[in-house]
Amino acid sequence: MEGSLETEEKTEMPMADDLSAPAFIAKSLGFESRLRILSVIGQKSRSVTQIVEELDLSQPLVSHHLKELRRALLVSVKRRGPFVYYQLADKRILPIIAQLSVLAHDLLEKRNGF
Amino acid sequence: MEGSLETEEKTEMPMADDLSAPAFIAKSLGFESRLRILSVIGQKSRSVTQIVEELDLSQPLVSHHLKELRRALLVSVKRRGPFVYYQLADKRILPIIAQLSVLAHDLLEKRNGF
DNA sequence: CATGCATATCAATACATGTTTATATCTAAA
DNA sequence: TTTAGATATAAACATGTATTGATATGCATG
Repeated sequence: MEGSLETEEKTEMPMADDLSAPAFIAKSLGFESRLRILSVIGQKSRSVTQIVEELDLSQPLVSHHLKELRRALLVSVKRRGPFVYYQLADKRILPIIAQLSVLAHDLLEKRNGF
Repeated sequence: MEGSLETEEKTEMPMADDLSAPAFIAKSLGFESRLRILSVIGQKSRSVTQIVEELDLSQPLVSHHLKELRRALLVSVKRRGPFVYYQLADKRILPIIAQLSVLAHDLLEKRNGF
């Protein structure tokens, strides 16, 4: 038995690959603020206020972005006193973002005739 | 000469500066249809109609997604007769998507207590 | 140049979601 | 239990954009 969700298809599509999950993650990465948040908490966990101060965004806005990143399972939370610390749920997101950065840089370079 | 397409473990973030470009790319990746388009043309270039038939989406919708992927510099175009063939502008996007897929799978697995 | 096919664009709609402002909830401590 | 700070949520608003349907543009062929 396959231990995943209830996706049981018997079509003959060569790529029965379900790309909805990676699409959801990519969508949650599609904002500079969120990439910066991930970059900030990538080194060590930070409280919401620390993130707010570092990124110069409003506190509700940071909370909202954190909520979305949590929905995408990219960050995890632990409470310590009155503070809520956010950290990466999986460090592998960092090299992925780094590769996106390199690729973006190269694509722009190529377009501008480097 | 230094084409390392491998998955790195430790990445000294070369990105902390401007994350708007990778965010833009991530945003353009944030739809299952587009990931499927990239997956389809990743092997060899395809015409719009071929993509339409393979994905079962309307032709204007596919054209729209292709336009967005072109805006993100992820695909390139070449005309041959009445056909317009789309291909990946850079193959490196494929392993990035693959890593996103693996990560998404693992995150879901972990959340469900595997 | 007229016809048919391939693709792109346009107008309209619907929906998702980012952002702000205000307020609520939670926690620790006095 | 009251107070103050930290964080989350709600309501309102704005914006972006995916999707559809209709139509236009481009290209080959007869």
